[in-house]
Amino acid sequence: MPSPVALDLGRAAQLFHALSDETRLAVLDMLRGGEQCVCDLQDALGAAQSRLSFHLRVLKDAGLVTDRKEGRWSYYTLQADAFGEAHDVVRLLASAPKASPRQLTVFARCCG
Amino acid sequence: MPSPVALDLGRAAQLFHALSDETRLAVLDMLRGGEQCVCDLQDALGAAQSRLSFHLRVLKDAGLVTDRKEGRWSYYTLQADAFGEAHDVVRLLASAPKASPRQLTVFARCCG
DNA sequence: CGTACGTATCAACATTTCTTGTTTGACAGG
DNA sequence: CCTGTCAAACAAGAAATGTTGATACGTACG
Repeated sequence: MPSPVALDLGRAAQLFHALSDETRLAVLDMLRGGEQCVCDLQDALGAAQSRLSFHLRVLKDAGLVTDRKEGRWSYYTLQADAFGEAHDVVRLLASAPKASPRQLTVFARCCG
Repeated sequence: MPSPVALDLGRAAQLFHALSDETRLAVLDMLRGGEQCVCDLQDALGAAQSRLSFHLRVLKDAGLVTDRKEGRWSYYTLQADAFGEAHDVVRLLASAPKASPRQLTVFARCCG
């Protein structure tokens, strides 16, 4: 049984937050093609340097990418593990009920 | 080939944004147990009515839940389709490169 | 060395998102 | 009817997030 039984809300929120911005998603999409340096991303996305840097940091903090320095360039790469986590969370939420909570809602009074 | 080839950034951002908040994740987690009325969620999560209502709307706008009225109660349910979408996006991003973009980065000059 | 480049970081501002309290509308029961 | 309850919507403020321009730091190259 690979996927976690319980949900780490904080971690999940961090992951999804990192994924919740169009610029960042565009970056990730570009990185699918393999490692890229910041300047290429900058060109391709038409984003100001400082803006891109900001978003790259969010992605890195969430563990969705890693960076590597070479000379004066930084290269960023997708980090598959984090996508695995995100994947698991989505599947967990979508999946079968946990401990049956109240199946009796149909005729029961709703509250209190 | 089931999953989409291209990425709708706007839609993906909306989905992940809805998933990026602990309160909303907690709500979704509760709904795994089946349909729940707002008042039960309120009790269980200790969230003020108006706050919960706000988050439920975000989830609904993103298509992650649907609601149903019965008498004066509202019941919310998970909407599996949206989780499928989220799942696909994650898998797409994590998956094999799209059209090979520049495999030649290793010895090529980085930019320009 | 000194200068130019690539990138991260900072500070200030703009924008968005979240919270709290209040109001409103619909329905149910006395 | 009148009153109470459930829940959405609104309004105002608080907090977080994103943007922009400036600065700083390391590295390459003349």
